[in-house]
Amino acid sequence: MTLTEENYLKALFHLSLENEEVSVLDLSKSLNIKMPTVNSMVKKLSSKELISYEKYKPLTLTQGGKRAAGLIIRKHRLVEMFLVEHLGFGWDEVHEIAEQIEHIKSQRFFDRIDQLLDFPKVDPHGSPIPDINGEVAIQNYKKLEECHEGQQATFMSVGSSQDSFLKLIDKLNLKLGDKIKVLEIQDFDKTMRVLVNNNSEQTLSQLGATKILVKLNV
Amino acid sequence: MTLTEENYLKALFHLSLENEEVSVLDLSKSLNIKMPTVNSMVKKLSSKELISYEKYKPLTLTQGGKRAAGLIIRKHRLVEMFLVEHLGFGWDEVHEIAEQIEHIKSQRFFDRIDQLLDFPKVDPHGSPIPDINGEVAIQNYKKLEECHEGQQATFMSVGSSQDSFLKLIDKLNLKLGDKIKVLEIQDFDKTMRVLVNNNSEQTLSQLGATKILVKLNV
DNA sequence: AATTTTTGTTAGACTATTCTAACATTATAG
DNA sequence: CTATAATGTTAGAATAGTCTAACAAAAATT
Repeated sequence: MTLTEENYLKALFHLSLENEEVSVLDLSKSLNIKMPTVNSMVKKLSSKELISYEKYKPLTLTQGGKRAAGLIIRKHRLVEMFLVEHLGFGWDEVHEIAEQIEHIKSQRFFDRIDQLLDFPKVDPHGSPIPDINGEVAIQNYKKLEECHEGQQATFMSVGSSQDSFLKLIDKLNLKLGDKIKVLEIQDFDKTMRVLVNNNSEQTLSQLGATKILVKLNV
Repeated sequence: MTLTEENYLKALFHLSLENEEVSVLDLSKSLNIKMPTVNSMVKKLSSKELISYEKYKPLTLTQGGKRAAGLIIRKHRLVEMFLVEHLGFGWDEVHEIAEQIEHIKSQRFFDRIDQLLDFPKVDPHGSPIPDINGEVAIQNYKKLEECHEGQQATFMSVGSSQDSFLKLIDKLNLKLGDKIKVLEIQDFDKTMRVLVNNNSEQTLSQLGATKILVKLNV
C-alpha cells in the first residue's frame, strides 16, 4: 500500500468516527485534495476492497479497510507517544512528525517503540491507540461543556489536536488526568469558570469546553 | 527536494568517495535504476545546480549538492545510531529503517536525536557522521588486509554494511574498538589468523580482512 | 413540481518517476 | 586505425497522483 492510499484510509476512518455518513466532499475537504482526484482514488481503493463504493452513495470502509486504517493510526499514535515520552517533544509538536513516520515500513520498528513505552493504551492527547489488529477501543467521554455547575470530572482526552488549542491547554496549565470542578457557567455565553486540581482557577470559552473530554467523577 | 532526488545525491556522494570518476552507469547500478532514467534525473539535478553535468563526462556534485548529500547522510547515520543505542536494534538491522527515516522533514527531530546521543561523531558502523553543514571528516583507516604479521591494530570501522558481513563480524564476536593482532597470514590465500583483545583467536578470509578498517597501534 | 444549489462524476491534461527501444559517442582491442 | 564493445543519450510510453473544465445527479428551496 502506498503512502497516499494510507492517507486516504486514515482520513476516511477518522471521518467515519465523527459523522454518520461520509461523502466524497468530506474526504476531499479533509485531505485538501480536489473531488475528482478523491473520486478516482476511492474507486481504486474500492477495487482493492478497502472501501465500499457505489456511485452517489456515502463512503464506508470494508473490514479490511478498517483494519488497515486502524493499524496506521496505531503507528501514528505510538510514534506520538514516543516523541513525547522519549524525545521530549511537546504534544503540540508531534502530529506532523508522526504523520511522516507512521508510513515507515518496518514492523519491528513499531514493535520496539511499543515495548519501550510499555504498551501504552492512549497517545499524548488521550486518544486510544488501536491494538495489533487495528481495533480501537471506544471511549465515551463527555465534553466538559455538557457538565453542570458543581460537577467534578477528570480530564481524559482532547477533542482537537489543533496547535492553537493544545497551546491554550498548556497555557492554562491543564494536563491529562487533572481534576476539573465546574464552578460557574455564564448564562450569556456559556463561559466556564473551573477549578483545576483544587488549586488553580481558570476560565474556558464554550468552544474550548467542547474540546475538553472528561470522565465524570463518581 | 524530493525523496528521489535525495537518493540520487546520496548515491553520487558515496560513489564519489569510492571512485575517482563516477559515470552514469555507476549511478545506475548503485540505484538499481536504468540509465536513461538516471540520465534525465541527472539533468534535472544539474538544472538545480546540485550536480555538474556535461554530456559524456563523469558526474560530480556541486558544492550545494555535496552539502545536501552530506546532510542526508548525517540524518541517516544519526538515525542508525539512535536505533542501535536507544531502540536496541542490531547494527545489521538499522540500514533499511534509517533509509526511510532520513527523509523525514523536521529539523527538530534530528536535532533531538543528535542531542540525546550526545552529538556522536560516528555511526554504529564506525562511519563518520557529517556535521551540521554536511561536512564529513575524512577517516584514513587501513584495511586489516594490509597489515603484516605481528602488527596490532584497533578495529575502527567497517568497509561494508552488507548484512551478511555484519552478521559474520557479530559471529566472530568482533566489536568496534577491539584490539586485533595479526598472528599469521596464509601465503596461499591470504587468510588471516588474528587474536582479538588478547583472548580469542579468529580466522578471516582475505575478503573479510578487506572490509575491516583499523588504526595501527603505536 | 420546477428551479437552483450542492455534490458527484467523467474526460482529459500535467508532473514526477520509471521503463524500453533505438541511436550516438567514446573506449578498447585487435 | 578501424571494428567492436561499452557507455551514454534521445524519444516515446507507462503509472501514480494530481488538477481543471464540463457535465450529471441528488438535495434543497421556492
